[in-house]
Amino acid sequence: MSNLQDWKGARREAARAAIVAAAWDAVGEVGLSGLSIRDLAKRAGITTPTIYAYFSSKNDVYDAMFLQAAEDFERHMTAPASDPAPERALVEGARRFMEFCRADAPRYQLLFQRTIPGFEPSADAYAPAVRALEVARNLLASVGISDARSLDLWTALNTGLVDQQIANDPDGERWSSLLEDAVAMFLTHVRPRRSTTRSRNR
Amino acid sequence: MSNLQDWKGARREAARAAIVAAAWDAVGEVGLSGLSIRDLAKRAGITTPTIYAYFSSKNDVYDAMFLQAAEDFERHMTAPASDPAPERALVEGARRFMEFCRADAPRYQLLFQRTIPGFEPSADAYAPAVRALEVARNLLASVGISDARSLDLWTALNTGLVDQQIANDPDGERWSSLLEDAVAMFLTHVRPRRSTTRSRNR
DNA sequence: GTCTATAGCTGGATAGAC
DNA sequence: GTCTATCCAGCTATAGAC
Repeated sequence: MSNLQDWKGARREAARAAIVAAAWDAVGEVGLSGLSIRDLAKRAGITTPTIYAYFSSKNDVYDAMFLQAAEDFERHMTAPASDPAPERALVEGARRFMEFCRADAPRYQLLFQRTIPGFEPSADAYAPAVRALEVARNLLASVGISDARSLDLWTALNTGLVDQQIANDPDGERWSSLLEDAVAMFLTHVRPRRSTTRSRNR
Repeated sequence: MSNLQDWKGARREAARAAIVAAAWDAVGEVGLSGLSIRDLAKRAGITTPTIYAYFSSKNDVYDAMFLQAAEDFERHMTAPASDPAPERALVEGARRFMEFCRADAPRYQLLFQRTIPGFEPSADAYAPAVRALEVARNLLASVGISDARSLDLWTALNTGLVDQQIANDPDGERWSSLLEDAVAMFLTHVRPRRSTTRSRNR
């Protein structure tokens, strides 16, 4: 019996995933806030009421998109670093963030800019994004930075570079090429000096 | 005759301004992309067709809002600095940018985030914003920074702080309190060392 | 210029047959 | 679960009287 329920649940999840995939197609063309249920149904090859068999509302569709985006984000950011040296891993983390955001502008808008009136992601959908921020915290800790202000400065620096890149030079490298330089600037500023006494920052 | 035309033109501009003012009221409540001509007319105390006596389309209303916002931005950023010391003026410029953006979230969204599908500001509306960027360029030049990469890093740092502040702590000071620190970080990193020979950077 | 009235459409969401 | 058919609200924009 459990098998049957699993099977039905999997079918349902597959159908939901197909609709969400069509939704990403749609927002890629008409913009994030231009998503409409009718158009979505057409793209998914079904009819309007069928959408409501899988989602309770349009915002529920947005929420499923948010969840998927947040899971992708977590996966993207938690992949093992290619270089074990902490400083290089930090640069790689910043670059990964840039690349993830640039790869899909509507996804970036949904995840990081709050721009759809009336939509707030559910706690479940939000959770993976929170876990991904933990990655940044750990990366910074590995280079000796653990205070909250420095973490905030780090996120500001990263989102600023991404924001300018996407808004003003979506197909170039004008800001992404500054990334290495920006990380160096950040590290020089916030990293505790190599202390003479071993007990510092303990 | 010219007097009559001026008078009529002024009347027309006043009527347009009143509609734009009502539009700012509206977007403050329903969100930038939630603006509707009907609601706007109601708020302005007129009827729908009258809107079209002053604006050719909904995007034309957005364009007038953009122009006004860009003019306000230019005024806000070009006001004389309270402290003539270049470093202090730079910090003040950054703080002005933060305060201007925080003061009105929909205005920030319209001016700096491109989030309304199908709307692009006209060149006329955009011009004041470009002139305001010149202020940043001049401020940086006054502390000896004139390369394009540093200017880009400066804008990224500023927008990043603002973005995080608005998105994640709209009523607090979590990122705006980092501003002074961030400027110090930036200056240490990009400012040419005080050279022993006077001819450097000449 | 401003109104009433409405065209013409598209939106989210649902009823009920199958 | 999926469909046809549809409700009803909202939208942008316009026609035409005054």
